[in-house]
Amino acid sequence: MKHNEKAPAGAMVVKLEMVAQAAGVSPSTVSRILNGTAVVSEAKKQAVNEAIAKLGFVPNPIARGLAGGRTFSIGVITQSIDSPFYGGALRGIEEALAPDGYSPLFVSGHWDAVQEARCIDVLRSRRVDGIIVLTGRLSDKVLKACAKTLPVVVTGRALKAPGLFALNFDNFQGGQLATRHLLDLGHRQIAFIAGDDGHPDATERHRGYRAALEAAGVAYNPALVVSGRYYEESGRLAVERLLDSGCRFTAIFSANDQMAQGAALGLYRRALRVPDDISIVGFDDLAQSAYALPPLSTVRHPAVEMGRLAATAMLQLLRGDKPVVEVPVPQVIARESSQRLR
Amino acid sequence: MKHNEKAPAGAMVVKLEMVAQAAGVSPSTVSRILNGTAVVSEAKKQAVNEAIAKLGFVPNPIARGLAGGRTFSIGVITQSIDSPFYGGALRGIEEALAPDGYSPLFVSGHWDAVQEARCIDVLRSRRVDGIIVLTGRLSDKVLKACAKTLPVVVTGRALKAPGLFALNFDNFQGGQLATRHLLDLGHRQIAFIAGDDGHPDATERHRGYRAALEAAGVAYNPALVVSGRYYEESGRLAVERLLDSGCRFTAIFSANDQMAQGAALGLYRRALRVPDDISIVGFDDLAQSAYALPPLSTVRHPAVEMGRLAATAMLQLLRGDKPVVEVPVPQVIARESSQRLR
DNA sequence: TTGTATGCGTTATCAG
DNA sequence: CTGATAACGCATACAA
Repeated sequence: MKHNEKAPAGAMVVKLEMVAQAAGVSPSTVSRILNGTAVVSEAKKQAVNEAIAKLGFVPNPIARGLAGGRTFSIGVITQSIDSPFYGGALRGIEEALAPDGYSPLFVSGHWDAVQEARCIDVLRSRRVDGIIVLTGRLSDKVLKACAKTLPVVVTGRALKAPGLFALNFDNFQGGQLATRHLLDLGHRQIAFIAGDDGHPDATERHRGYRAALEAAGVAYNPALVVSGRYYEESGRLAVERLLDSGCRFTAIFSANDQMAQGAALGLYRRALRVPDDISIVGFDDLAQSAYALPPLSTVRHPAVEMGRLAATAMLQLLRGDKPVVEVPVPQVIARESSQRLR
Repeated sequence: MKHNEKAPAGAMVVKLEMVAQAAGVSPSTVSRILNGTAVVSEAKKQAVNEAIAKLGFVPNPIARGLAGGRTFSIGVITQSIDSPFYGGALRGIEEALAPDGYSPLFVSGHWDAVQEARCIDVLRSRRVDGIIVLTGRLSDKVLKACAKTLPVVVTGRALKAPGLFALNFDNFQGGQLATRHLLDLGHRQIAFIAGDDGHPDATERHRGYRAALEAAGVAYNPALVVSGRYYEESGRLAVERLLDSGCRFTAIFSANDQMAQGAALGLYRRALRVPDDISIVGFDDLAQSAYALPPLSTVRHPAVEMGRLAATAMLQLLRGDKPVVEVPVPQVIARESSQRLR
């Protein structure tokens, strides 16, 4: 059965014009009331609102988009729609956008600048009112160019440009805190599983690790640094390389929780116990990390909150305001995967 | 800075009309070629395609939606945009829709029939061409009514109606398989952490558990069945209740991986070891479950694949075809959280 | 303050 | 096979 027929008469869609007729005013007046575009007499406003309620009128965003150039939808470029970390951010965005009548349009860039650029095209063709970019690999240049046409909010980098707002989490400090936590527990030989160098946040966490080490008078040892790709498996592989290298270490700081979990499995495979033999600290504080065995010590990176803030900033940009948001600061959550060196 | 100005001249958007002019044909002809609505001479087709390529023309879905009544977007009602299980399904949907030029529009129902109904309104007002409902709490009646206006694909239930296609995973068999796996390992006292009774899939898994037990001549013991709400924490709580009840059991079958992970933590807190003291089998095979400690035995429920199938079915419905899809069968993935009873 | 007329970018319906 | 022309549902100059 095809679905190309118009809706059945019973489910007839009410249009603005019908509201106007029912209220005894012109369509433009109805439109004005809907958008608050101009002052309308209280009497007509009432009549129109009643008509809207009675007829159950819902403005057609499609027509609205064509006519007014606004679609009340915000494009969101995430990297993978099923990422445990970014998933939280998507939820935050969804929550913050809803009260204002905006809908998010999620597209996945898969950590690939080319695909991300294609995402921008898709979003642009769908006439979104703004774009939120969750980290990713797009160059600052592309982002700035994009911001010339549409308001843009981007996370995971520091950047300043007209029409663009960057929401940056302090990954450097986060890296420092995690490392210092291990240092405070008496560890001196701390390995680091780095994220992909393509990520600015990954390099920042790395910098933080190094800075904390040096501040404590511990030499930075490149042999203790291996890089992964932010997935569990790469954490497992990293640990194997570390172990095979013969370098001694008593603790691991992993640039994200997923790799930390993979690292834990790698250790388990070599009959090494966490935290008795090796302490581990992750980064992100995924929901699942509290249920890891042992529960994972980590740096809290509030994804939902970040998403909410990004959306709020976008709403402010749309209103023509300069966004003012307070980015949460990193905080270490000490659970059971890290313990004092014995 | 506001963004209401038209795009700068440089980034001028090419419209269908311009393509027509460049190719020396009428707009209708271009439209026909784009949509394959009618037969067009090969010569003009070439000219038009060249013009499209040269100008980099991209049809405007908004205008398309207004004029043709189709928006090339498919509404997807998921329960929580950051669910580890449904996330995979979203990815599958995204992947399967893309080649045909459709975009998914994700909205979250939060396991609440009222919110889900509101989602339908939002999607309808955005004029989606069809709706995919991932399980949820909507009544069959509402779904059927919805299918009268729009093609609907729903997962997690068996249902037949015109314009509607139900994609049901065999949860009953899955429950059976998991239980039989434990039975085969010699376990006889098998506890079951059930999912919320509101979920049809949860009750099916429960039925499967019971059927497998009885088929093996093991009496179904209600005292060994506790229910959770599909989240980690409820799994932990369930295990505590089980332990506190004093009932003996040597294995646990959890209705999903998330609760299994919570249960594992609960056991850990009581100094019980998995699998040495208690075996655990989950359900879903989340990506993270392969990295749990110990790696979790579970029933594979291929989320990505299910999403892909749902989207494919939707595409077929849209084409006017009767969907034919082969739903994957459950399969137990034996890892290390389950072992032979000693 | 309000109504009229026009346009947004396509598709669909007509003639030809 | 192809080209005019009229919708699609709403917002917005412009006029009143």
